[in-house]
Amino acid sequence: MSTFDAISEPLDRRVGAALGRIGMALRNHAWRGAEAQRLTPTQGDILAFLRMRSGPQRLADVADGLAVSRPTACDAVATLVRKGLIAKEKNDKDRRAIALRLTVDGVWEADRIARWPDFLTRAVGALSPGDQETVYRALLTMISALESSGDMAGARMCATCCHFRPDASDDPRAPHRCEHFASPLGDRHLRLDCAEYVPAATT
Amino acid sequence: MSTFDAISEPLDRRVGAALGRIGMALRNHAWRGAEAQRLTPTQGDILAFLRMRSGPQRLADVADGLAVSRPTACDAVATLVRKGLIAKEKNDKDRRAIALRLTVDGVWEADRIARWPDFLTRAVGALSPGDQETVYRALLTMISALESSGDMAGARMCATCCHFRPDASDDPRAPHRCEHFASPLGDRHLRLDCAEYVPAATT
DNA sequence: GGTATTTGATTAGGATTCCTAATCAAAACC
DNA sequence: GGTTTTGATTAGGAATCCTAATCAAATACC
Repeated sequence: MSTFDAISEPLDRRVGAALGRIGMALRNHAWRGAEAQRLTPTQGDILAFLRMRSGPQRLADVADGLAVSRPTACDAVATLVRKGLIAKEKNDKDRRAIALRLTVDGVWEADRIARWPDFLTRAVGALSPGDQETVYRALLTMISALESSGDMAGARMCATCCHFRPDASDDPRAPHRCEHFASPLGDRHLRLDCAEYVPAATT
Repeated sequence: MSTFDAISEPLDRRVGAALGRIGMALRNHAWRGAEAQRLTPTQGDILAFLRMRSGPQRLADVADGLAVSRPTACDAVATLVRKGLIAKEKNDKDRRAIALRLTVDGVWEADRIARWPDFLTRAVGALSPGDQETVYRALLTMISALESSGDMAGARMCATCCHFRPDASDDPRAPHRCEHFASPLGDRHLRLDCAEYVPAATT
């Protein structure tokens, strides 16, 4: 027992503060790179989002995925269309809706900026592999909690996917199982945003 | 060994993505609360920053602490002055500089918004105490790495404080020591932004 | 001392981000 | 058919963010 147990802020609060600090660095870094990248943070996020999803997306999907309002997404999309990185198609079953798709240039740009936040990857590299795994699992747990509390939307995680079978494998290093890939998987393989995601029935 | 070891993105990258996702939720949450709080995210950050530091701060300190440009800090500060939450005093030794200080109302507001991001604290609460400690230590390590790589500034962490003596205590639960508080402390007590911070000589 | 450079803060200018509220058209409902 | 809901956009405005230029005070230099 140390003096600090009495005078410290609660640990959960300090973890939150540390996360906030890293978020600040991320947002700022994105702005600093905006000129070099010719893409502002939100625009980059949209490209990354479309790159991750396989098929064309509606505007509402993008807005929800980035957790911004529809109008905000709308004009960032308009800018990207003007830059020729996104195409707006109108061929859904619903003629009100639009279908957003990356152009060839857009795919190229999305892949380029995916390599951009290496500064953070390097910082993560300062952790031991074991810590990385613990942190990863913890972050997924937190994201899951944020999703159930309604503070985050659009994650396509194993935890809520119909293909996922927790603890269905004998391999101690990969105790779960994904039916889609027909393979065992471990905590370190759990996905945050899987292209093959299909939501499980929410009984 | 699972199929996923071959097809997964590297773990460090995915940790980065997960952190980005949480940062996104944080920024967004701050905007959502802006109307109710009467404070935009940057304004709230400035109040929190001034609350944390003991004495009056210059504009450049604020800008660096928030990792934004001087002009950005300048007009957010101007807005806060207009709202009566900050006072601009001019009594430094340097008459070019300003001394920013919270007003009584500002202190009250700062304390109020400090309780605001409870949604994140709750998500952290979904982790076991042991995981919280591991995550906390890992985040501090990452922030330290970001600081040495020049991607973040202004942290006042134990690691670089002249009062800090790593592994100088016999208590296994609190193996380090802080000379300022004359007390042993453990990893879970390490501070991200300590009011008593004094940078160690950087020999 | 007197000029020249540096430094702290601000202003100027402009693009982007972000919100809510109001619109408009297509779809769905009754 | 008529009403309501829904997807996207427009309108309007405040805040965030940048770089470049400006101004005044402090410092450096001769």
